[in-house]
Amino acid sequence: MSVRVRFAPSPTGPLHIGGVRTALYNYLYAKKNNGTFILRIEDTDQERYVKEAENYIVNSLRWLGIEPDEGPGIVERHGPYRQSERKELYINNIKIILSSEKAYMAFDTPDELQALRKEAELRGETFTYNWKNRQGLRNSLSLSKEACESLVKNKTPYVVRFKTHTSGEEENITLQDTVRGEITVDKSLLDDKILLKQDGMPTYHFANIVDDHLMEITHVIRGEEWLPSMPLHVLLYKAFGWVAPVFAHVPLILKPSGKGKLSKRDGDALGFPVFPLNWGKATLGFKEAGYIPEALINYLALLGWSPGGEKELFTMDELIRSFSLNNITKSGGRFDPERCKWFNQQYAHLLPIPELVHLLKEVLTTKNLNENTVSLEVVSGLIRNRITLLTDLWDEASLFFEAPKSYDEKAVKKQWKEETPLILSGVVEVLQKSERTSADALGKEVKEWAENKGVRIGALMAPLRLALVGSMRGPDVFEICNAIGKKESVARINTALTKLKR
RNA sequence: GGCCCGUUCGUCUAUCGGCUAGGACGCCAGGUUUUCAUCCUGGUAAGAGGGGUUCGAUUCCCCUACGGGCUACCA
Repeated sequence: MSVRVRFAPSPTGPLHIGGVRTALYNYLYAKKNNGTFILRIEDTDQERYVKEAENYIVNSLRWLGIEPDEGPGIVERHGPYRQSERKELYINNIKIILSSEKAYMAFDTPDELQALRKEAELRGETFTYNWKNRQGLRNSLSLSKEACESLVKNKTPYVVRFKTHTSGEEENITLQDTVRGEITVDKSLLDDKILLKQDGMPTYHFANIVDDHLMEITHVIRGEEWLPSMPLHVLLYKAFGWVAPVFAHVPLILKPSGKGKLSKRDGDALGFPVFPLNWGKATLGFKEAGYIPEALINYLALLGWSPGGEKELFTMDELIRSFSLNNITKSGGRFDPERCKWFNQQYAHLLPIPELVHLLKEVLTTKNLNENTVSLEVVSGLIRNRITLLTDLWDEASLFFEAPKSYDEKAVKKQWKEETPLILSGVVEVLQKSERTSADALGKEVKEWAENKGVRIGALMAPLRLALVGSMRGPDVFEICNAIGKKESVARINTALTKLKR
């Protein structure tokens, strides 16, 4: 049987980084096994539904290179892929499970249940709707058949609940999880979960198992937050006589520091993104923050999974090749923005020059600086190893396109000496006469001149950089001279000479 | 509170009974770059605690502590 996995987010907002990783693991597992990766939209909650969320999810996955093989508007072999469009399927199956008496109708109102919960709480207990008390509540088990029928006829709202446990049955059930091994749970402690809500929509649990079955899902790879509902799901499969898929619960992504799982607030507070793409104006995405999708994927893959060995950098293909459910970590991992950035830096340094040229062109357009004679290829080559985030591009490249607007005061104080103007004037002369077209040759020429004149090279380099860049940073000075051209170099030095008179 | 899951350097992780506990991020030091960054070299730093089992436990079992998740007509 071929592997079929699914990523099933709820469109309630932007896709969280934890969701991204779950999607990634599903994708990797599918590709590794020549299987199918399915996107299913779990929109059964009308209250929390957010219209733009589905699009956001699709766009995010596309940006990251996690393309579904099946999904809404993609390939719809087992469609529809939105749960809101599958109502009929759920109703049919509700009828089946109701007639098999493994589920029942319950007429208790939310208010009534709320009151019972409060009451229990006062006694220091927890109210659980289950085998112990369902005979005393208002449902098709406790009420007579006639009473039930008349309630239904009168359009009394009801929910359908699952008969999780019945006295006399074996209490312990053991579950198999690929990540965690065997888990034993006392099912008499569980509650009779609602399968169908008053509004006629299924709950997550019910829709989930019906869809996974109908879509022939073989492996359920999902977040650890679902581990507690695994017994319910397994019991539901059993109630229908369906074969349950293999389960793998992956650990959660935790805050960089402090308690709990990673949230949007952590990103805001510490200044890093938590979502792939911008969400509205207020929420920064990894893309817009200058991250490279392959880098994010690489980082995320290794947060909660490890192929062993000492390799850190993996392409998607390499991840696919080495992926296995068996070496997913058991414990939750903290999101480490520094490490994430490091991955991005590694990928940035590997960017092909034409791609950098392209990015550079885009920035130049926004700055209205398209008209210039500087070679973008040369600039790209010079700044590539200086970039961590793509947003650093302009910080590194601007000096090639814009003359310094100001000069680093501290550096001027330290480097701009009395003899500096004389030295730089000499350099200007050398530059003007020079026929050299390589940075190396130019550098050699200037240095030779300095030596002949008895000028210390140390007294030359720093002021020259200051004059050209405005601060003590950036690529090799002669590379800069060469890239911006003779004319511009001379102009910048002369500007500095007039502005920095002392 | 109840139920479930987890616990190796500050962080992400390797180890599947033999360990001088390996790698990566970070941090520190040195080198290259007459700048800054990159890069290179080195250093720092760990199996929660207590009981077992065993010739030997980071590895297996139990208890405790701590962390996480769930406990909705949300997913």
